[in-house]
Amino acid sequence: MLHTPTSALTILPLEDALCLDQTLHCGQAFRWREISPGVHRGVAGDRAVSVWVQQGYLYVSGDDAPDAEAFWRNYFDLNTDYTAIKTTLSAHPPLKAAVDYAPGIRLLRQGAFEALISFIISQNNHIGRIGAIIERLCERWGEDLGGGAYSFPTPERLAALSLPDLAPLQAGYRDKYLLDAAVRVASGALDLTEVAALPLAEARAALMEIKGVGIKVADCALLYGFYRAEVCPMDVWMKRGMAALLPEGWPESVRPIAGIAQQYLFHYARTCPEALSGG
DNA sequence: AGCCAGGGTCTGC
DNA sequence: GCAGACCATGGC
Repeated sequence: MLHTPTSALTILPLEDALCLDQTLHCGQAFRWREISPGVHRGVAGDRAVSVWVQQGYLYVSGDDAPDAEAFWRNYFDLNTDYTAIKTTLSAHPPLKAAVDYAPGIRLLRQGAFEALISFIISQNNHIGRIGAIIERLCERWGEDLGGGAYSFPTPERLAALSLPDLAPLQAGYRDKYLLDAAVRVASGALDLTEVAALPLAEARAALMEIKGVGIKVADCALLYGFYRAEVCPMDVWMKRGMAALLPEGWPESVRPIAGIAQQYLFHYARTCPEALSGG
C-alpha cells in the first residue's frame, strides 16, 4: 500500500498534562525527533506524523487514515486517567518528587514487535545510540512512508536477513539477538498475539526464550509493547533510584501501576542530579 | 585513555 | 543462587 504525506490534521483534547518532550524523549521510545521548538516528528506503525501541544489540545499532522483519532488517542494513552494515577503516586513523597519533576510523562502504547526489537538493541547501550541504530534499521528495511520517514521493519523482512546483512547497523553483538527475535516471530514459534493473552509469568518466560532477552528486556517489551502497567523494568538507573528513594520497594497501592511509576522515577533519577543525592 | 550505557550469557564456585 | 569476565560500539 502506498502512503503519501498529507496535511490531514487530528486534534485531540487533553484532560491531563501531556508534555511531548518529556514523554517522547524519556527513554521509552526512540523514533521521535524535535524538528522545531515544541514540534516532534516520528513514526508509529505506518503513520509518519508531526505532533505538538497547544492550549490543552494535542495536534497530530500527517495521518489521513479514517481511524487516526482512535489510533493516536490510544498511542498517547489519552483514555487513561493520569490525574488519578498521579494522585496515587503522590501519596508517597519520593514518588511525588519524581512526578512533580516531570508531570507530563505518559506511557506510550507502542507496537509489540517494535518494542521488543528496540529494547533488545537497548541492552548495555546509550539512549542516543539506540535511536541511531533503530533509525538505520528502519531506513534500510522499513517501508518508505515518504518525506524521509520509514516504518519499523516487519518480522518477516528482518527474518530474511543474515548476520552480514546486519553489519551496517553497527549494533555490536546485539545483531544476532534481534535476528533471533525476528526469526522466532516470523516463523510463528513466538506468537506475539498469544503472548499478549498470557499470564504475566508465562508471557515473560516466552519472551525470554529469545537469545539475548533476559528479564529486563522482556519487562521492557511487556510494559511498552503490551501495556503491562504493573511490570517494572529494572535498569541501572532504576536500581540507583530505588536504592536512594524507595529502599523498601514499591508501596502496595503503587504495584498495579509500578511500570508507570517507573517511568517517572527513571526519568527523575537519570536526569535530575539531586534525585540520587539524599533528596 | 578509561568509563559507562534502559544487559545477557557463560563459567566457576 | 551469586560474582566476574566478556561481549561491540561510541559519547563523554
